Amino acid sequence: MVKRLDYGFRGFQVPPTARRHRSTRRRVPSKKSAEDDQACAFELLASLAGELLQESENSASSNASEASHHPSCSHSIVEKEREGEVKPLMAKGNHDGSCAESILFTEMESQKSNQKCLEHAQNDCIVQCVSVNNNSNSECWEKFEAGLMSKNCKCGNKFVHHSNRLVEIPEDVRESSDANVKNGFRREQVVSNSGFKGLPLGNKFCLKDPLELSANSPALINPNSKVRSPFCGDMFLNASISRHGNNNKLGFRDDDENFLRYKRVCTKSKALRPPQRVARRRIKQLLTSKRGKVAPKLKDCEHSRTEFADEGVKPLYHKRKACYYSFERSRHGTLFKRRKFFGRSSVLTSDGGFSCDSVSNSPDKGIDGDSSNSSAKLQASKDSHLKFSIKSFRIPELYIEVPRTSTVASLKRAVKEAVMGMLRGGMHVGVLLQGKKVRGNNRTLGQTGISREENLDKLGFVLEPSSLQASPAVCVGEPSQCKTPQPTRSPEAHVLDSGITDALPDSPFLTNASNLVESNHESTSISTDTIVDKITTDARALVTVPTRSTKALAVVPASQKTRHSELVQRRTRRPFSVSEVEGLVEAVEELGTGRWRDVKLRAFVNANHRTYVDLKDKWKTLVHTAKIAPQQRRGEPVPQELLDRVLGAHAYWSHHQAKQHGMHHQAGTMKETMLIAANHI
DNA sequence: CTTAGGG
DNA sequence: CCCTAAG
Repeated sequence: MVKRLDYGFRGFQVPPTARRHRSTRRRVPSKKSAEDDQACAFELLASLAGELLQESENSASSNASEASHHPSCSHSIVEKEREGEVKPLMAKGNHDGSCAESILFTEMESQKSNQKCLEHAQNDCIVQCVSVNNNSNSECWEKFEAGLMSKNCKCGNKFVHHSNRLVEIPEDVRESSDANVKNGFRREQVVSNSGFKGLPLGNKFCLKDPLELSANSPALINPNSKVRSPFCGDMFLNASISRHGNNNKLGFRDDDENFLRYKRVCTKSKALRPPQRVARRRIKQLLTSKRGKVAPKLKDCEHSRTEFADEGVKPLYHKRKACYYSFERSRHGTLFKRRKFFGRSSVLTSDGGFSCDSVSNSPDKGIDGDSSNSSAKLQASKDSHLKFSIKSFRIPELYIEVPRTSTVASLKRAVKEAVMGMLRGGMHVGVLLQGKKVRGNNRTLGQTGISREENLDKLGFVLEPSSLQASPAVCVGEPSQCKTPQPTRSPEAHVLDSGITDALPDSPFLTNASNLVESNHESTSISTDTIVDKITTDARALVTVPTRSTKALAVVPASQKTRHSELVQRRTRRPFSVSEVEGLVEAVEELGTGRWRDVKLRAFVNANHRTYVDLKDKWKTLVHTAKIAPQQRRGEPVPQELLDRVLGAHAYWSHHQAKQHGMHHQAGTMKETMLIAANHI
């Protein structure tokens, strides 16, 4: 059920915002000049990323010399700018709140304040953030624009932009060798819809599987990040995800200060172009349309998410009266489907809702006895990161009712269904500190006290069903005992299904807590740390299911007799009885094989569990059955006589499709024809 | 929603 | 039975 989530928001088509004129952009009033610098640095970096993409494209077509001279790069960049195709994003004025920016911004916070220049190194995708004396940002920028930077920049921190990752490269790692590839990069044309894997930016570098990278890196979860939510997601997000250390590094780095190495790739494959374009566009979009405040808050991200989520959302589809809904495959590749359950177990939450007090996170070491629902352990590392180890969540209380005669399997299923149903309903994650709920999603962990040493062991997370109506009721026993479920969905469910839910600003999943979890999730991939690994495992499950399922959750009031929860299980199999077959055959003989709805109406009006699709399918199998040797048939044997009729009707209607229209009500037509045919024989 | 087909 | 593209 829980599949890996791919945060590949293909719908990220954020309309780019018009950039301010550079002159305007330049004077971005900022409270802190330092921040300004950072912002600038960030933007430079970002813009470079875009430039690089563009540049690489150019290089591809023009055998630009890749060697020792940077000029080519700078030049191209400059040119681009001139053409207006690509403009430096640098002075993009106020950061009005884009996730991307915020992320980077944050990332850059501790960066050396003097990163003044960004260098586009040769033809590899490396951007160097150089610390140059006392140049001001503007100066640097100007240099940059003038294409003069490259040479002046002493190597500082390099940022390799690959796909959606920005990797920091240590100063001492200037050039790469193939040998370095194994250390984290590999050339690849990325892709995957997964945000994690990287957007199809097609740049030249690609971080290896995050897991590989994390081999030596204790993944640190940075709870401070407000922009970690995958929903904000895109390249920058990923970059931040991989952040380690002091919260001011952009990219991956292992603990030992052994930065990831990179491989320089000069070859520009044409094949990479399209992705590059995409990448560029995304970069631009992110940078231009997602401006946020300097210190964007979660909300911003949420909104951003909204924008993103819009696209690609397909209208829901109601299946016939019946009983199940199908959900489109999510962009994440995870398919969630719901069906009406005709099962036999009944699951209800105690009060029609779910208790909210029950989640627990188990700390990798014990928990404090204080918070009953806290088994989360938080530990502060030397740096500013906080690690959250959430081993498990206790699900809210559920009531499951099954007949004594139920099998163990059915009980298991009932439990599973209850749980799944609950999850599908969507979950809110609450953060508890000493048993008390932490309010204020936009507050930092520091502000809430969560990061305080003395509170590290008093932290807990709770899962709260997002909907009171979410309690699923599973009816165990004969379907007839259960009211026929109504295929109706609440508006909410609909929204959820559409996938827009994720984007809802108020979505419970967008709480800080949620993000924390997400963070864990993301961190997972870059960590091999056992603890973290576990965390992630749990976190992932929690995040994944709820997130996706949010959409899937049909809000089903347990107390309402008319509704049943939809389960993920397939409908229970209900072999057609001979009499049903007979009725079907008869109806088909009369109506033909293209009017299943009519067939149902005629012969299965009261059989709510038989949809016209079922009838159609049954007919299909009947035809098949009739054609095969009796020994090969399985299940309850169907009288040969019926099978013969099936064959006859099948043959007849196969040749009279054209006539079906006008013969609908001419009962006997087929029979007569068959009779005639029979007589001939 | 229905059909028609493939899975 | 499920899932879906088409209509």
